[in-house]
Amino acid sequence: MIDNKSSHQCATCPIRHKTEWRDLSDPELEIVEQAKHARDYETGETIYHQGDASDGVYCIQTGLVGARYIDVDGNSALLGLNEAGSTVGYRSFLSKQPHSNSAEVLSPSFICFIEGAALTKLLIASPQMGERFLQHALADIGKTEALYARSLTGSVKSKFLHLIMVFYKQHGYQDASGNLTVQLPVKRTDIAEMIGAQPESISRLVRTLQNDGLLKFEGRKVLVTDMDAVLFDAGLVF
Amino acid sequence: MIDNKSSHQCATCPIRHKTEWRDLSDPELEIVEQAKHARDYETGETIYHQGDASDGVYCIQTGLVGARYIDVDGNSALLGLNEAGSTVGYRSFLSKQPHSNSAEVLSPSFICFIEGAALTKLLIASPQMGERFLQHALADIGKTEALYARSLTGSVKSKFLHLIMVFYKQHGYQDASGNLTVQLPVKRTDIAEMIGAQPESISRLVRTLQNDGLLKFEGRKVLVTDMDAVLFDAGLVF
DNA sequence: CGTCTGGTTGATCTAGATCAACAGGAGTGG
DNA sequence: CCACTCCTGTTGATCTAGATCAACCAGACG
Repeated sequence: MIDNKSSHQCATCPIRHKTEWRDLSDPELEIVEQAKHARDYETGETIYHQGDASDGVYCIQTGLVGARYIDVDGNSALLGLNEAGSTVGYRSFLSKQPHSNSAEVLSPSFICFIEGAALTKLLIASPQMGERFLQHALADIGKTEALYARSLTGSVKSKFLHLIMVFYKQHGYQDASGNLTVQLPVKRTDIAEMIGAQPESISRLVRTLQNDGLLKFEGRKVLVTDMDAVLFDAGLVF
Repeated sequence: MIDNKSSHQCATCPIRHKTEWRDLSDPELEIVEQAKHARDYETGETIYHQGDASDGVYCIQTGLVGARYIDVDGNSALLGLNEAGSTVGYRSFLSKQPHSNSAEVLSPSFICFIEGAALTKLLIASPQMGERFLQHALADIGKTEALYARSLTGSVKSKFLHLIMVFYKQHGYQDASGNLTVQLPVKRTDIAEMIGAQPESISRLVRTLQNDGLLKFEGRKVLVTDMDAVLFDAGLVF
């Protein structure tokens, strides 16, 4: 593990205000600093594997990390994405259970590992940090539950459109000509794995959505040409 | 709300050792006692509705409670079941968000409501109780995530068999003639809603499973006639 | 009794999976 | 620079799990 902690300091970390460490005091932060191992990850690397024991948590500085679950038959599902500012692997650490899924780097990332021993110390010292983790867990249940409900009742079309709207809420913008635009953060096959479909189905769906005038696809860029119809078909409005 | 607290005391509650209040001191328990409103619920009653604000938590003494989610199109999904000893509604209370699903009584139940104000007090006084809630939340993420992954990749058959094995693990027994037996805790339509299928599909599936000699159905009673095949088709072994 | 609820069955339809081929980069290596 | 392969995505032909629509049945129950 390449440790380049010298170049990155928690105290000056630009995304610290989004993290679980946001309300630590300076001396407490120094504990994190000492227990921190930062390094670059390339696309395709796995941070930890399903079934592994946890020995700390990972704080994403930049990049994109996916949670992938593989069942006994080898079926793979992409359960969610985590971006800069998000802490991953906290659940196994706090529950002392093996990781229930793998954390896979989906785009070049810079990630800090924080040793478990330091966390244990801080959890005692800082109730606010514990509260942050609790709130993180509660939010994660909500997200997963909503996805689960949708997966039980929704069609591939509605799940796909919903996913696009999630991306849109996070990263949507208006381009030079005023079009509502999103950049899809992951490749088509990963999108398929996020909604429990085959890549071929996504391909065909993309074509019909384009023919029906809801969206326009240019590689990973998506123009929303009929927002009302998209929201309706995504099951977001009645 | 019929309050019959006199008949039930937390101090002597037989399922307290399973609950979040298990390691409260006597004076702390008295705070729960004072803030407690217990009553009987009939099948079909709703304890709280999706979208409602939370004002406390519900501790199930006896009976069965389902978490039901209904989307904007009116599609209903049954996200999970909670039995005696389980606390429901804690998530909304802790996150101060509206309930994301409804709690529906699925069989005659006796349930204690505990006022939020008391909980807030206790969370400050008893870090152990906070830890219990944290662990509860972490366990719930794990369960929901596993269900979500399965719903993305599995067939109706595998989800149905898996659900039966879950029931079997909780309540399975050997009957007089030594058959592996489970009692399904909910009706067919609810099973359908738990796996995202139509009741008709379950009906047909039941017949083929019986023909194939995996299971035998007698109303809500299920005899497991070929455990290996069931485990395999449920995706629980390779 | 009639009415309701929960469950079954049949006929048909369709969304989406599966199998198979192919095409356009992007690297890589000679 | 070309040839090669890998990777991602697309398209076509076909198949099937499961939905949908509709009728029906048995027990519970006021």
